[in-house]
Amino acid sequence: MKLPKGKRLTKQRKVILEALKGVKTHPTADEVYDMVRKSLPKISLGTVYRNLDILCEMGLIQKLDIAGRQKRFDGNPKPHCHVRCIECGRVCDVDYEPSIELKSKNFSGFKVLGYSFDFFGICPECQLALDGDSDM
Amino acid sequence: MKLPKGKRLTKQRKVILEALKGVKTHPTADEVYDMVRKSLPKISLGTVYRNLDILCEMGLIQKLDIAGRQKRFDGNPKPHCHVRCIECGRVCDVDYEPSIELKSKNFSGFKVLGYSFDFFGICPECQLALDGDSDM
DNA sequence: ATTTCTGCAAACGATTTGCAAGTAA
DNA sequence: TTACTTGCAAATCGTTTGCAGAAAT
Repeated sequence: MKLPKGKRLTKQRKVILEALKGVKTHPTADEVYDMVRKSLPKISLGTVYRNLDILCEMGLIQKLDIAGRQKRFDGNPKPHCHVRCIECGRVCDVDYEPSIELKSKNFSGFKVLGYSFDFFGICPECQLALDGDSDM
Repeated sequence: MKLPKGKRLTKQRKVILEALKGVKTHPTADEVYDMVRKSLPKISLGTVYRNLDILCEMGLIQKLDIAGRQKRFDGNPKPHCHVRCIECGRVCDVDYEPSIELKSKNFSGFKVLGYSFDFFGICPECQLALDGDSDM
């Protein structure tokens, strides 16, 4: 792994990156904290936040700009679409590639750098839970 | 204006709605607070937050699920695309209608209810400011 | 009259930060 | 050996909430 100048490869940083790469979910910072505490019980939540930001700057992971109070992190830094459960907040990858035709659109003078296209709905688990509720 | 049962039309609620309808920007709660304090100097920020949520429930406005620390509010409740400036956070409407073909896509078992499609980039003002910086 | 609503202030949850001690390079 | 990092705790930021008085129905 090549590091930017002045950045060090600490045990904490390595464990956080491996935890995120080893999972297909899109955990929040405190979920990452719980994951890495198994191997680094003394790590602090502040360190997790700091390293998640640094790994984003390094382009190894991404912070998702998706609804919900807590930010979520994705071990895959390549832009792609997600679905978010409006009940539990769970985020999953989606096999969908939007076809964007930007010609002759009014962008109010903005220099457009990219886009985010995300779906929302109810995840399988919450569908079951909601169905169960309506039976009672 | 028809109100849901148990909801009252207070002066504060009316002024907040008119402020948001009368503007093409997408202000944050505290920007709305500043706007309405001109006519209601004693209004509290808590009241602004409460009424913005209620106006959302009533379907008269919408809360934008767009990046940035603060939520933004839109006097137009109809779903539509936005551009967001990554420098200053400003949000503008975009004349763009995505063509979504959802057939045979993998949504991980989610019941999909909708989507949000937003662009990001640099607004005209921040382009000028950044150009100015690079000249110095 | 009865409920909803308001202003105020305190509480809250997520994230950031200052600092002294620890550690990678 | 020196600059970056850590753990800890306090601070900050945006938003929510409890409550007693005020206002809409």
